Amino acid sequence: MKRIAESTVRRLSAYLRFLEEFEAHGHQTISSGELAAQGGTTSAQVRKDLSFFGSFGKRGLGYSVSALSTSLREILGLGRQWNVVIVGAGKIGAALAQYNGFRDRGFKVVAVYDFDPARVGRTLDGVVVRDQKELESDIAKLKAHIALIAVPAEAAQQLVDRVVRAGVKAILNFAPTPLTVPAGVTLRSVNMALELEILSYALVNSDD
Amino acid sequence: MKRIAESTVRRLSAYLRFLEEFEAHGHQTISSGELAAQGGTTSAQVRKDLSFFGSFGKRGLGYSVSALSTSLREILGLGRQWNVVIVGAGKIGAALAQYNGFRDRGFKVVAVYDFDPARVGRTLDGVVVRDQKELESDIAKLKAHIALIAVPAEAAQQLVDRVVRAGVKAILNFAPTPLTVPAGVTLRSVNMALELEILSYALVNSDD
DNA sequence: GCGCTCTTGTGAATCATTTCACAAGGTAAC
DNA sequence: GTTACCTTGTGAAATGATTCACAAGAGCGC
Ligand SMILES: NC(=O)c1ccc[n+]([C@@H]2O[C@H](COP(=O)([O-])OP(=O)(O)OC[C@H]3O[C@@H](n4cnc5c(N)ncnc54)[C@H](O)[C@@H]3O)[C@@H](O)[C@H]2O)c1
Ligand SMILES: NC(=O)c1ccc[n+]([C@@H]2O[C@H](COP(=O)([O-])OP(=O)(O)OC[C@H]3O[C@@H](n4cnc5c(N)ncnc54)[C@H](O)[C@@H]3O)[C@@H](O)[C@H]2O)c1
Repeated sequence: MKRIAESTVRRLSAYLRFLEEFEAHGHQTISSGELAAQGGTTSAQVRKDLSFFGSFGKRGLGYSVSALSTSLREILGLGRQWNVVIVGAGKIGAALAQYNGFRDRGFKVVAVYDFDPARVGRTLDGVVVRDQKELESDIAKLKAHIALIAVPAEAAQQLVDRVVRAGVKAILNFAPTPLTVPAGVTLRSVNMALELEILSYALVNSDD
Repeated sequence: MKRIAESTVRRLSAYLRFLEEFEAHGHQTISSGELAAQGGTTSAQVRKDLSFFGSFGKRGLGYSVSALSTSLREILGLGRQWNVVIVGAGKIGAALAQYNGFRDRGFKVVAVYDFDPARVGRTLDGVVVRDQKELESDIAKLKAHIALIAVPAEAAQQLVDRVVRAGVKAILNFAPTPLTVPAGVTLRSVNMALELEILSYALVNSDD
């Protein structure tokens, strides 16, 4: 299949969220226009996005909310549980470990790691913080699919290398530093300081 | 001036980070190629990005590390201190309040708000959690420029409306819900569950 | 079955971003 | 000053994403 743009995947994810809301409100069908209004996009964009994956609607009527939800979950790979490990049990790692928003969408935090003896052994929302020495053996045992990197920037690459060697194929990095992964592994980064800098740019250029 | 693409601003921000590292290593000049290698882009992209704002290099030689840093800081509006308020002193709000990565880059957390009496009055890294009732009066008093929204999704829009009414022109939202702001206000969102869903999509489509 | 209305699915057109390619300008050695 | 060598800055080309516009279906009432 043709490569799909990341912007399209983002929007599919957003559509799914709205569909779930619509379903909760008891609606049966929805048009591309209604879906678009919610997500701040256009009906043509919605239809184009979906058309990459097939044809899900009925002309004249729209989309079945439940059928389209199911299809989107399938496309996005959300019909299953993904096991997530968090590396770094500091401020952000702990917040992530206790975040319900992940579990609710099929991402289960199966382990949290740190190397600080003061943190190892503590429990975060039912998950015990383990020693990072056990990272490699655990990842195989726990069948972890995704790793969240929440350690200081200096340690990030080395821990990425370790989780990759242990077989993890998808990584979400929170350290503000560029990282490299081998082909076949997907790496995404959330860089909050960068987000603030974009806001800073917007503030000083709001006059044009 | 012509509108600049967000992707360009992101990269400028990344260039600045590398320049600072280069400066720390004692380098005086840098070429577009060296700058590109660090950021995973191309030399042509670097030069094009910079060309939107002027001409900063010397042909045959490259860019002065310190002069380009200064120019980029100017362009991005980082030559000054931005005052930040955090709304919501829960898990993620507290992590953000204690995050040094902001202060280091000129973003100063001047206040944190919550409505839970159990949290109001506590101190997070030197900043006292205040009652959200004082939001409007404080924002003017503290000259807050940027607000971080770290409350549950249901409360997010209402708090965005309040900080906007109080004069904030830039917002970074962490609640996983779409929000609207009036023209003239910049809103960005960090949606971690969405990032995981993009990873999920990558995992199930890694074979093409 | 027919006509009316509605909405999809999709090529084509437009708009945006990235990459190419090279003239112009600068350094440095001799 | 001249030559050899680099690297920038930038139009033009290529690629990528979004928007347009409309034919093709599908439901519904009569
Ligand atoms: N706190 C935030 O709100 C925030 C926001 C954005 C980004 N970040 C980034 O997230 C990362 C963590 O930030 P934080 O604020 O949670 O810091 P923190 O100091 O609270 O936590 C870091 C944790 O990583 C652990 N650690 C360090 N090296 C390790 C190793 N080699 N193996 C295992 N564990 C190790 C430390 O023991 C500590 O518990 C940093 O890169 C930071 O820049 C933090
Ligand atoms: N914890 C995470 O790692 C994480 C990650 C991504 C996104 N988020 C999002 O960030 C938001 C906060 O998450 P959290 O995990 O910190 O939750 P939390 O429950 O720990 O914190 C929410 C805080 O907001 C406060 N609050 C609620 N309504 C308020 C109001 N009207 N005025 C002022 N304060 C109010 C609560 O008292 C609480 O202290 C949520 O929208 C969540 O989806 C959290």
